[in-house]
Amino acid sequence: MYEFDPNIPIYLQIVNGIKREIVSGARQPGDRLPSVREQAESLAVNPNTVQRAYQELEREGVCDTRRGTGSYISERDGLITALRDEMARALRRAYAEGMRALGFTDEEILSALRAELDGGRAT
Amino acid sequence: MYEFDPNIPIYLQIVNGIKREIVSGARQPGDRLPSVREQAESLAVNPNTVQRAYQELEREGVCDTRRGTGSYISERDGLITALRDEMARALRRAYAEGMRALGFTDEEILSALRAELDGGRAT
Amino acid sequence: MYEFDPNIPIYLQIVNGIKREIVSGARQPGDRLPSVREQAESLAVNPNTVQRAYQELEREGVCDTRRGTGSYISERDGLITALRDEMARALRRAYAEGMRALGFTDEEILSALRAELDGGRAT
Amino acid sequence: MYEFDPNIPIYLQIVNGIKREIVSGARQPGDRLPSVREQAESLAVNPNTVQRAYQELEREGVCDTRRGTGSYISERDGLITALRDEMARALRRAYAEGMRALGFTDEEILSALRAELDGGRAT
DNA sequence: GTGGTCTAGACCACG
DNA sequence: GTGGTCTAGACCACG
Repeated sequence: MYEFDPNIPIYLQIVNGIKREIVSGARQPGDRLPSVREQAESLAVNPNTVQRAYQELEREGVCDTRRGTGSYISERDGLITALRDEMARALRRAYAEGMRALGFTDEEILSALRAELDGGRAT
Repeated sequence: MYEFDPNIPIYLQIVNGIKREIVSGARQPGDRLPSVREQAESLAVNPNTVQRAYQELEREGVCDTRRGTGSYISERDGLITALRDEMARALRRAYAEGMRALGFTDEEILSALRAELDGGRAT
Repeated sequence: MYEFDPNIPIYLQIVNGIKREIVSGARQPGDRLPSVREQAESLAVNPNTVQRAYQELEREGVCDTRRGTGSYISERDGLITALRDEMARALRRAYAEGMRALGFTDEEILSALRAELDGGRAT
Repeated sequence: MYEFDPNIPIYLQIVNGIKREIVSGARQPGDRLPSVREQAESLAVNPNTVQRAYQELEREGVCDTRRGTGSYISERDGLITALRDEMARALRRAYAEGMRALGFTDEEILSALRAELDGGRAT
């Protein structure tokens, strides 16, 4: 089951989860998203919260909602690339800037990451 | 001036900012934090919000609050190291896991970071 | 193709469209309306929506529906005049009252309309 | 008391009502709107409906919402003029185009309006 | 006290 | 069955 961070609006966590699924290929352009009610049940949240997430996805041009039919992942050109770049860039900058703000050198920032990637074992 | 992310409680953003300052050496064990009012003014937030941040720092053992005197950064052993490790680890994992969830390979995760660190100039 | 305002029930927009066609003479008393299915196809809406529009037209005495035969524009006396007056009056009042509520003077309300009518070319 | 048209979302009717009040001068740039709760009570609608209206006003740049403080009418340049033009134009076009679609001539469209403006008495 | 988010659930237009 | 709107009301961060 999904775990939500209590300090971030759930609807935004749903938005980001769906974007991630699109980028990773788990969902594809043209695919229909689960109905508001299904999604709400599977995430154990209120339908209104899912609806708000879907509205946000529509506002950002990631999905199209057709009344009575459901929400569909947009088939516009470059959607996946745009999402991937935007999300990767945000992650990368959060890491780089966060580490620099802590006083780490670029070399330390890289080597810490290398260790993390190698040793998924070493939590 | 500070910019706060509207989607994360401000008091938590203040907590993290102070932790960062401790790790980077901008604030040192034994230092007195700005008074609630000063801090509130310089961050342009409500004093209650700062107070809540200071309470959280105290709860986590990062600061000690002495009535009528102010809040002081704890002088307990290993504070800085613990904070640094905890924060670096969180940043690192957010990046590594976030990128993997997007479907990037470890090699891509590393090389994207390298490019980011090199080209800090290029936004 | 028709564009529907998403903030007004589609069946009402269909009702008004047919009334307009009757007033303008595009449809005449005694004429058979397109079948529910034809109309639905040509408007790209669901047959149930068209049916609801036809029911509303019947309820208002604008059409008669005969099972297995179709819907026909009523031949009762004064239909066209009544529709025309009712619709023109609603349009006129919406304009006059709307403009007055915005603080325009009667003279401004008239002159703005004159400019609109003259410059239909200039959007 | 306000009457809402059941065929148009209430939150949009609230949005338009506030825009009208701004254009007519009943509300001025910098003014604080009633709180969500006050407004909800005075309009006899649910606070969520008012909140949605305020969010829409914010999205359109008509208001600024400051958490814990309230919503304020934007002081950006040209707001009133822009709103007035936009609303007047929409009203004008609805009338002109609606009448033309009914088959009225421009002269009839004008004279009907003149009669309406003169004779508030003749409903 | 104020707005932001969320839950719970109703009713409706539409497919 | 599906999304859109709305009500009723809770809880929280913030002022």
